[in-house]
Amino acid sequence: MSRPAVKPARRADAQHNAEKILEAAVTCLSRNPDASVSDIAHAAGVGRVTLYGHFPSRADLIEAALARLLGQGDEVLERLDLTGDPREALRVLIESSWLLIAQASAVLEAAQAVLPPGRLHDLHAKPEQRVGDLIGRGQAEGAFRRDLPASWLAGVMHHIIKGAAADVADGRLDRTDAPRFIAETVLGACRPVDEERGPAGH
Amino acid sequence: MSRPAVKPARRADAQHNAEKILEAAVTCLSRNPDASVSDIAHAAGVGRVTLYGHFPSRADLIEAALARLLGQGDEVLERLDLTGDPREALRVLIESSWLLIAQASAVLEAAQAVLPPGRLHDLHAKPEQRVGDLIGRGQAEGAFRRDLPASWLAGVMHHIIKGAAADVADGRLDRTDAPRFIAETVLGACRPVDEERGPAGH
DNA sequence: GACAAGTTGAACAGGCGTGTTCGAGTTGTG
DNA sequence: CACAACTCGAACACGCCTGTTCAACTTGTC
Repeated sequence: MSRPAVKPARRADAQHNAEKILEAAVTCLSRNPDASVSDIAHAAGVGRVTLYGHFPSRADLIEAALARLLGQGDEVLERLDLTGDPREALRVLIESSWLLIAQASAVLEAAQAVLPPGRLHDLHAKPEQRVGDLIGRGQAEGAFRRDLPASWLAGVMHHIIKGAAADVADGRLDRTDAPRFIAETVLGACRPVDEERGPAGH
Repeated sequence: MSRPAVKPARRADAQHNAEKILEAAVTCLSRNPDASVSDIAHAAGVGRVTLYGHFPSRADLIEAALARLLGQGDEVLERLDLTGDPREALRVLIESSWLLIAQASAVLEAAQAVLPPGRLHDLHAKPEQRVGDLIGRGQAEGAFRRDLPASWLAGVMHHIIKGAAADVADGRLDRTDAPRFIAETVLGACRPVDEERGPAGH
């Protein structure tokens, strides 16, 4: 290999700016999925033209931000041990990545408006799968209720996380309370129901 | 009273069109909170100018649509008997008005962008109160868990309903399954936790 | 049937967001 | 130091949305 890699020799400064822009995009789009390019550039402390220098279009920027976020999420989930008690595993999962999930959901919503649906599915299929698998295992082991599909329960978790993040953003919920509330509620929703609640358990 | 009422003698035709517009606004804004006036007018089978003839501005239209929706909701809740077992009452409430709540939430989201925050609170304070009271009573009677605030549980219900509506709209959930899934999940989330799960019940 | 009420499309002005170009200035890097 | 990489603001064209006016047309109502 004469060339060790495709190295356009990007200046360190530029690299740093690109990072700042992506971070700003995540925070802005989390607050408002319709945030304009000007907003994001301003939040990143960067001129609008500079932003376009790094990302050809708003759609590309959103896709990059989403990919970065999902990458981080996958990384976090990767080093988590989800093989123990499903209840405990789900609690750990929620408490360690609820914020990431909330941000990803928000950016995903923004992406939905500008990216082809197929492209979206490809990006967040992997992390989605991980959650689905965990809940499915919990059902199989009897730790979670079986009268509702795992996909529905996974969706419920997402909706609650998203809602909690919105509550935090609007000041209706304390940020430090959020993870406990979410985990407690989701686990409650997944708990099995004892149909026969008479004195004689089978 | 010489004049029986302030009767501008609106033509029956116009009245009917105004209704069509409001209905179209609800369906359009439910699908996309950023729906344009053109979209709504077209969905109502009406010219854009006609719409402006009925509602001075987009904001007024949204406010009218929201008010109509909340009025319907309040009406439904009014004739419901919510005094019995809180669990049963909550199930009845959900199954009879989940769609209305979902639509109202969507329109409310649209309204959030164009209406002053105070005006919003006034409009949906009453129905909100009803749900909060029911959950609070359930907690007091020991039917619902007390380790989470009633306002949080009410919010969770909203988030799940909203999410379920989105799932239905996107084809991820069968419309006929929705009410059962929602009620079952919300009731599960509200169920009290038995901290001491040893063999010796109290 | 006659008249007013209502509807309609075309066309306009103003605002906002997206991408693009340009020229000048700044700063990292060899 | 010197050059290329990078940044920046101004300004432009384009498209979409809002709200308004106007002149013709249709339709309800008395």
